[in-house]
Amino acid sequence: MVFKKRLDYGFNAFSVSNVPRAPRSIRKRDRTKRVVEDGRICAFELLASLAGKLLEEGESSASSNASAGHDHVSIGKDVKLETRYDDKPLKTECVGHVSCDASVVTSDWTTENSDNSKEPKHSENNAILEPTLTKAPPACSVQINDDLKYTIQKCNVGYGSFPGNLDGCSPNFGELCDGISENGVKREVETNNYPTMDPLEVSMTFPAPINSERDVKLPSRSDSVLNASFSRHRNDIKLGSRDDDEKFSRFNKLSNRFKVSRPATCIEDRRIRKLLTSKYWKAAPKLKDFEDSRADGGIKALQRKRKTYYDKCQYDTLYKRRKFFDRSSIVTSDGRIGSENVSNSPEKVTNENENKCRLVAMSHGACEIASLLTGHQASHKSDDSHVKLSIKSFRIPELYIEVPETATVGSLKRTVMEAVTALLGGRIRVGVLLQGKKVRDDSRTLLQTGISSEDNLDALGFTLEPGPVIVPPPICSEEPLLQLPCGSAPQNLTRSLVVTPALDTGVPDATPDPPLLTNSAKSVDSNYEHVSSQTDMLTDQNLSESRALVPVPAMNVEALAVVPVNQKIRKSELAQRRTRRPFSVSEVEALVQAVEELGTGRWRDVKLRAFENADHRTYVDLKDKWKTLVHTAKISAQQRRGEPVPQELLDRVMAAHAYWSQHQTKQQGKHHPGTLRITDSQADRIGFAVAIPTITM
DNA sequence: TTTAGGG
DNA sequence: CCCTAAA
Repeated sequence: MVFKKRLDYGFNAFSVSNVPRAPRSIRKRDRTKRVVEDGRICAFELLASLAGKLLEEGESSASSNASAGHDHVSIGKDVKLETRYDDKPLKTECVGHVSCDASVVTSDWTTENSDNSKEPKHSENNAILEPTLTKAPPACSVQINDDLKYTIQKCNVGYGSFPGNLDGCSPNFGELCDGISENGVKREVETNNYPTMDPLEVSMTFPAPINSERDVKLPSRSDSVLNASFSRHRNDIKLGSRDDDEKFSRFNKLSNRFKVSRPATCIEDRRIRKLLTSKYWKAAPKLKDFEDSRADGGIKALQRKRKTYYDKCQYDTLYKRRKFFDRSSIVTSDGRIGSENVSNSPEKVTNENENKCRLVAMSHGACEIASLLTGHQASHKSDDSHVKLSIKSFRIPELYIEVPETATVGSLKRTVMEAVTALLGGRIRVGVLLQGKKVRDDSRTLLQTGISSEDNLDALGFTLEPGPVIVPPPICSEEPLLQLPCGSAPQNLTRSLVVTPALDTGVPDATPDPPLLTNSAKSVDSNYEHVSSQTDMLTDQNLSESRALVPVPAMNVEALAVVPVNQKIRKSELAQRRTRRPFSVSEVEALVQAVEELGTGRWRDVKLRAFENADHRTYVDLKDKWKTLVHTAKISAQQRRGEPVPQELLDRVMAAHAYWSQHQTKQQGKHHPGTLRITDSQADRIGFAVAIPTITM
């Protein structure tokens, strides 16, 4: 009786917030549009500035400024790329940077699916196509027409002050190679390049000897927009220390206010997520690749939304990665001329260069490249029936690079790097050479082929050659900064190298065995199951550990070596869980306070009121936290985990919960916020707290 | 975009 | 925390 009375009193005392809920309509909207416009405007501005810069630089050599950007520019102008595949020369020559870029950049390219006979089911899912080789140049032109505009934008955005280049990515390379810079500007550049990648791949044509292909349709609009906005956003971002989420958040707030990129990204993200989780997955494994690539954007969006410091980093990494694989003006010729020396290029690629590349790759988490390029070739047979191989180096396709005589060595290196990157980032397959002969029969066992023989192992070689599958740009793993260089490698490897069996028909008799790109001594014929599981493990590990800021244990080489063709690999990648951030007591206090005032149905307002500066706490988070608090308050202290929440707060939680669950949270708007104070420590044992209003206005 | 809930 | 159906 008494209690009840008091309770009632208390409840009544809860005041409904006097803060009227703002009409959602005016809360936050028009961001999306604004964003888009922003991006465009920005792009144009950049373009304009670029043009101006170009003019200025017209006469003076770009030498004075050693910035990669400049170098890049110069190279871009003169680089001629030529691609040849065996007897079929395919070649692309960029005459006009802009135009060329356009062709390359287009992300919208749509190719009609021509022959995907191998995988009928795909046809059903035409909506999402996987990027594949473009058989004919025509596609390019089409795209160009359609997307020239976009391309330009991208160029602007991406390159900022860099005058149009054939390959938008080059600039980055320089930086990458130098390896160190982490500053926002560089990152920005790198990231920006990402969009061009797909197109490039498309434009780069490897007369794929192979069969099944999928045509891809890449939605580019969103990409471009996304990209643009993103890059723009990036301008405002500075990298901070990982732990400074809060600071970071605040910092970002400024830019966030404008929500430049959020809309697009959010949408994208959502869309992607949906795709990812949708049945398409299962229906069309292939799609995954595609989706993954798309996911990049989505993830970005996602992260952006989260606005956490390192989320941004992730973005950066993502873009970087893309950049990495972005190619542009470089063409590779058939596949396999010693990589050690790029014979046709003006200069040889030196070991130094390789090392540099490796460093770069490592620093950016693109270990795969390094792996591919380095390593020994030594191999030996193990005691058991497994053949263990240690690959020291891969031969890579011939690269034909043309650079002006005035180009600097550094620019040359970058160019080469790009070429290599493009190659690696593109569709490549691994070829096996035994005693100089290419082993084409994938169905043969190592034993049958003689690879198991010690004698032959010495004569065993691997090559990288243009493969039939277009590789979606790898999504970079999160927390690049903290992550160990190789942390993301697994993902990349899997992503970039994933080849579905069906597609993996580059070799005459394709077999279930997917081509493996390995940098390790892993036995060549690993079985699928193993592969997939490994991959999954790796992926997960990567995700979780990196998130936790725990250095990803160097994946053992073996693990990395495996290139799974599995489909379930990605799930984890898509939804990168946010790092767990337990609510502190003070946060709980703030939450309780806000809920007491606002009720339990206005989480957005709660967020605004008590966590506006905590970008990592979304209203959904707050709602969830409240849910758990209520639960926590109901269970015994012994059952509670984590940082103990003061009983006083739990009492308030219970009181507020009881009050608001009894009152429609909805009837807000009239009351004043009051301060509730739980004074009764006896009551809580009984299961409810007594709330005594101390202040009622 | 928010809210409300289930997982 | 994530994911989503609803609103």
